[in-house]
Amino acid sequence: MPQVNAPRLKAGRPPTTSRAQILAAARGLIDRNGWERLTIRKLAAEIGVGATTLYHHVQDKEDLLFLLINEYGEQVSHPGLPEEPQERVIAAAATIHDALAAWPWAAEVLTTDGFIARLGDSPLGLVEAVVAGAIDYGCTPDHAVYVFRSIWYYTVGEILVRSHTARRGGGDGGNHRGAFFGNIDPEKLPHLAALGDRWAVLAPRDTYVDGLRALVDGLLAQGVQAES
Amino acid sequence: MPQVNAPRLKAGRPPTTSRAQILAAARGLIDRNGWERLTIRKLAAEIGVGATTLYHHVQDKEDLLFLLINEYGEQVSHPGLPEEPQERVIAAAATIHDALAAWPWAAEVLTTDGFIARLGDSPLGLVEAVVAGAIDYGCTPDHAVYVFRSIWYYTVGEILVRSHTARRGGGDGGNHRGAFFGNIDPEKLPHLAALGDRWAVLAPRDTYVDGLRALVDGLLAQGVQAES
DNA sequence: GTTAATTTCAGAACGCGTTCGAAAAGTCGG
DNA sequence: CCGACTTTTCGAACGCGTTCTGAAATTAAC
Repeated sequence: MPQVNAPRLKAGRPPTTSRAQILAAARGLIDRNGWERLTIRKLAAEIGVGATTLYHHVQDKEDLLFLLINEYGEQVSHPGLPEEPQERVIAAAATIHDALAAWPWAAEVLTTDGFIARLGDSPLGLVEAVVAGAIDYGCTPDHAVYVFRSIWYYTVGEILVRSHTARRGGGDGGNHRGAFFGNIDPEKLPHLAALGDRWAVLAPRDTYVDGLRALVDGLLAQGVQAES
Repeated sequence: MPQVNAPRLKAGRPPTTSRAQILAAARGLIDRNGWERLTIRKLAAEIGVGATTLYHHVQDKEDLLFLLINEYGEQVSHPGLPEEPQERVIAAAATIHDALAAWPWAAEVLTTDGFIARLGDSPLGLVEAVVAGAIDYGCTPDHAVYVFRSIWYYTVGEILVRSHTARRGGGDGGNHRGAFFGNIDPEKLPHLAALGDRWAVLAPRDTYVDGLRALVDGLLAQGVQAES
């Protein structure tokens, strides 16, 4: 249980390592090698301490990753969002999308256990904007949860497909399993086979926003309809 | 590279283990202990062979899990789906939802790398139905991908939130991080704080279907609009 | 100045997924 | 019957995240 800003009440062995130092080193390693290759042991070696030392400054590896994500989230600027509720939802979601697209590994981490509960105030500010927009539009609180959840997974899914494609495409160039729908029998599943090429296509941002708009339109309309 | 149905051309040491045997034992362990506690070593011990033996019948652990999912997917019955495109999309998605709800760990596995590409023909049949419905409705192929992707993540997200809540609620009863939005400052993020209770609520199936219908309505309309 | 309390550090070890290399156990051509 | 050949099995080992235990280094109390 590391104290973040404890004013040093009693005493103890003076620390040679700080959480900020760990996070900085982790950021460096991730930028250099990718986040899949970040290991606790290598991170400790990079700083020059034993591996177990890190566990006095960070709860576990997942905690470390979420600290990094929150740091990043604080740098994401929220420009003035539109007043009109529906447009505010769309703008906030698109901002989340752009932030995740710029740092795709954050999206991969965020799909794991407990994902959103670990985000701090700053990243959650955009989530707040989405929910607030839905409620201002007239949705019930219950439905606002669905609005956000649907938007969230739509957005994260977009990023995941994109980064997965980039990795598989750049790595081994497609293994024998075939990328996505590569090995589908066109006679059994004609539509999916026809979609094989398009599935992993890197969608331009505009396409994402178009889909998002459709999604928001439908969800918000359903929300107020349920109220009346 | 294990041969699934090789008619025994040459020769070799006769196998004491079969892939079916491994899958059956894995199913038993998962049913008993949950899929998080399934390890290769314990699985091998259950069968009575060395751990490395399994790697001659299965590519790796993820492969094993996908084999199980495909086995399960083959048991999911597709009742006659409606002819009308929009209703067909909704019915197919709801069938996917129900199957995943009955076996939530499949949803957790499916969110990992490469998820859908590893599904076999039978589970993909429902995906085919979703895409076919969208195309019959008049969507462009490009848009049909978005229709499915959005539905997919909406559905999987639903299941994930549900199973995560069940696990955290049943396990340690909520740790100091707070379940989901428990520790949010109501002054900074009022709407999210108000949603704290509702977030992790187990949504009844009807609520899911309502949200799904809204989503499909919006997405399909957007798809044909883009065409004209 | 000595002792107790407290905090940080790190070596050893555990179980995990996975790989390597060698041994075992069959079939086949001669 | 006998050496190639092939396939399966398995012990040893690697790196991983993480925990345990104890040593090191400081301040507080007497």
